[in-house]
Amino acid sequence: MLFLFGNIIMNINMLPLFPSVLGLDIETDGLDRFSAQITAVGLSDGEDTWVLTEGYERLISLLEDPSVLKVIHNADFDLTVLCFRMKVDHNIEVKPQNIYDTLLVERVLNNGLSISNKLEDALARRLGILVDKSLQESFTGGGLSEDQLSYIENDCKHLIKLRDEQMREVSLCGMEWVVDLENKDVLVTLDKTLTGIGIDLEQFEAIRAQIPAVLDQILSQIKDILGEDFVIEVERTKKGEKYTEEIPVNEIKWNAWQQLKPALHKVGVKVNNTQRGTLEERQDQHPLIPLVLEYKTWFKMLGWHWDEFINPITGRIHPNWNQLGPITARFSCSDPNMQQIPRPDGVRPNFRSLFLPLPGHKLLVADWSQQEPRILAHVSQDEKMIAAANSSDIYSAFGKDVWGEEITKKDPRRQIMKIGVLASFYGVWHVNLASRMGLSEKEAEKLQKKIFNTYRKAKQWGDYQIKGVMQHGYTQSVMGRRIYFEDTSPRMQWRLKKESRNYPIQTTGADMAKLAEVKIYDIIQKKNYDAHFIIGLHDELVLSCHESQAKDCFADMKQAMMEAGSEICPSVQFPVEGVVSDKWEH
DNA sequence: CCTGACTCC
DNA sequence: CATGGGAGTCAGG
Repeated sequence: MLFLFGNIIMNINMLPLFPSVLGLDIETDGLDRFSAQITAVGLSDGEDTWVLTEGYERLISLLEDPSVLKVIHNADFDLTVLCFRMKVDHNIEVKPQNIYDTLLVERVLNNGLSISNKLEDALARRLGILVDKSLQESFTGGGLSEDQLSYIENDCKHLIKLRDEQMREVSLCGMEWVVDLENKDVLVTLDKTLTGIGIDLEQFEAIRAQIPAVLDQILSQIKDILGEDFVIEVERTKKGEKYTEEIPVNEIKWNAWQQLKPALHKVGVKVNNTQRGTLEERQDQHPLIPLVLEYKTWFKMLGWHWDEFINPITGRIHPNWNQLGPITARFSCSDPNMQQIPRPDGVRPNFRSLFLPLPGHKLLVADWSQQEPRILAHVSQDEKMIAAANSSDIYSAFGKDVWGEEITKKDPRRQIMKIGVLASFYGVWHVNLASRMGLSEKEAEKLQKKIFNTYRKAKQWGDYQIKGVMQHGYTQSVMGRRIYFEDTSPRMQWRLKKESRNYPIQTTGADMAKLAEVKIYDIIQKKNYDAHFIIGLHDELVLSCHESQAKDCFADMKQAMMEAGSEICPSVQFPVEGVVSDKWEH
């Protein structure tokens, strides 16, 4: 046996009464959380290490014990595998409690810095421990070699000390609240992952089936306009040699900018890019343009294949939620990305309505109204903007402040405020704002000045942000979550100016969403609701709840979101809107 | 494997 | 000097 760092004990019966803190790490035969099998679980109190190679259900009481802190590096992986195996192999629903994730904390501490947060690098950096990665072997075989045992020990033995070192820095940075929030939110992320999302497969296939006919119809209209003999010349390179290829009209791929650009050029429309906005501005210049826009829209839908993500065991989609994806600490999502499912627009089929709650459940959908401008009002402490944020309609109030007249909800100037105010404070150039607001460049410039004059203190706040970054090297959320800037050299100043205004707002929004999630999760446990998290969309939360409890749970959910808002930004109210429905709408 | 374009907030 | 920020996915080349 190896006694490098203490005893490795194979017999679970020798595990004493659980200490108050344990490092935990699992080894699997694969990296896909929903098909991986567990080959070993390591537990360590920092001295001795226990290794299990079977009977993992004996860990359930430990995982669920709120008095034992489980320290895990990337808890999402370990907990998802453990919980999913328990559910599938033993039909037991495990609800882990009291988790500390050293990876999340490492990310919080190094946010914005190009530092590796991998366990081996964190151990080397914080504890001076060099782990011999040559010990890493595949865990697909039967028994465990001594090298493998030593490897498992390495991965869990130092977790407690690593946490101690991390917490020292956390306390120096005043980020206890943020770290606590992230560690609590691990359980919400786990809930989202394990619950997954249902999809109406029949309906999805029905929608897909109608797309080719729509595309064919558009293509024939294009051919009618351009004529059978229309040809484009496309520059190509083959083995370093340039040559021109002729593509006839019925072989042109209209979704490819490399072909669309020369085609537009040939009919006399010159564009720098083939983006939707660019083409929309020139709709009238040639009848080809609206057809191409329609073609792009429908062709894009062919690439959406969410059905391929359905888990064969659960029949549901289990996306990958990244709790610290963006630098601003929002969630990101992949495989598939549930945060980019198109909103219904009356033109495309309603893709959101394909996604379903659990059987017998309703979807609870709620979001904060105008979250970001309200946060801006709070962080800038601009009295006028705070008053607007606390009025019944923030954009009408903006209009009244700027133009000195009552603005109704139907007044077109309300829409201008909706587009213009936040964008202006984030640093959008008036020229780029003009078309979006439906104004000339001069009008936009005048309006922007008027906005800045109306909310002087907010403007000052924006102008001051870059100075703070230059002084401290970081910006932060209201709750003290930091975003570091490594490069503050002169060539970065322009970028810094924009980021230093945007980041504090966005990252405060992320704090708010995570706080609300944790509050709602606690209520669900306390009131024993049959409810689960499904989706987090930055300022929108989606839950699945049994229909018998949906109304009550929804009321609690909205209340928790409102409270989270005013706890973080006390000078502003945060109204929440939403619906209880069979479909994902709102 | 990168870029442009498109989807979301 | 260039001219809001943050993501992921797809097709083309």
